[in-house]
Amino acid sequence: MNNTLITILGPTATGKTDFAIRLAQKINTEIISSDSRQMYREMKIGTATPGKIELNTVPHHFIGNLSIHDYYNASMFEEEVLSLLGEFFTKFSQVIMVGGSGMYIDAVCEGIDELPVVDPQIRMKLQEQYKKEGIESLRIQLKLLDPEYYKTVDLKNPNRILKGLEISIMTGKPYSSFLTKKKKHREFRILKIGLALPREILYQKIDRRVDLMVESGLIEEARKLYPLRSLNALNTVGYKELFSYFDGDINRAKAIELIKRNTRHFAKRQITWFKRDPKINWIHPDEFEKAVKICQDS
RNA sequence: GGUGCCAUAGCUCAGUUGGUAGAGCACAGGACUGAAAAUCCUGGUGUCCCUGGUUCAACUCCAGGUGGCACCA
Repeated sequence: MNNTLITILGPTATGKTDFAIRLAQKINTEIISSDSRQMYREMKIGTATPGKIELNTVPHHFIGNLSIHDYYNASMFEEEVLSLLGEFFTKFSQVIMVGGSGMYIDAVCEGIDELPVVDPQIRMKLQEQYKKEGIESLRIQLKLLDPEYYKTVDLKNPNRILKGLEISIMTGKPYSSFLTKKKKHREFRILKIGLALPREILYQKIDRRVDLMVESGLIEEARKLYPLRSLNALNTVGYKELFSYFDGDINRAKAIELIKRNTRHFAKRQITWFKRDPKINWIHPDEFEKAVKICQDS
């Protein structure tokens, strides 16, 4: 069993895309994207999706494979990637996965518990309840339906409480009874390479990239999606700020400034997520040869 | 040149009837098993412009200086 999934990760704007393409060419393999937003074909500019030239250089998977109208989650990603890897490992001994969506990466590498798909009706009802009656009403209900989960959940985070309630109501069993917290065994080895930059440099790169996105037509892209703004996929940095601009709440310059700031916040959250994974081999994006060596030694 | 106002955190500003100071944003740290580029939690980071004076004690009061703004010449 020498098959290896090489996972390239790190915060946004560190140059993961180019790095992965170079590496894929070097070791002659294909690329799986682990980016939860580059999957949406309508959101190319704002998510820094690789362009045609890049996609033609090395075959990519999970890029533009979804519409913003589609429902998708980390568990579905786990399943699809595993199935694809089963096929790939008959052709390649090493496959590259690249992206910055921590939970999606973990779902593939460590697995995620099986949960039933939630009926959209139940979700909508609960969201109505949250809007009308506030978070306290959700807490009371959760304490009743899943006292176990109630003890450990962040009671200030509506999304977490809503998730627990959705599953508990849907199945008639407490949400916590589905959680095993057990890591799943994989039939391949996993090698994690993290790209890291000093904070100051990272922030400069983010600012520059946002300006580039605007030059490449981000505003026009967002304008087209504006009527669909309520879709979850569009609750994304780079789009939500422009929607506020279209609403007339802020001006164009302010929107661009906010995109930069919110991208910085996003990068920080990614860094925090990755920090707790001791298996990541951190390198500077310029240290390509070091990565090659890590791959050969593995 | 004269008069007036201002000078406090990275920024915008509050405040202390004299006991070394606090908001928003920025920024930093963290949580996170299904919509995750989402959602949520925590933290003040300071030569209070400078130099003297008064005082047990000055960021606060007084004088001078420096810088900024406004008005008058």
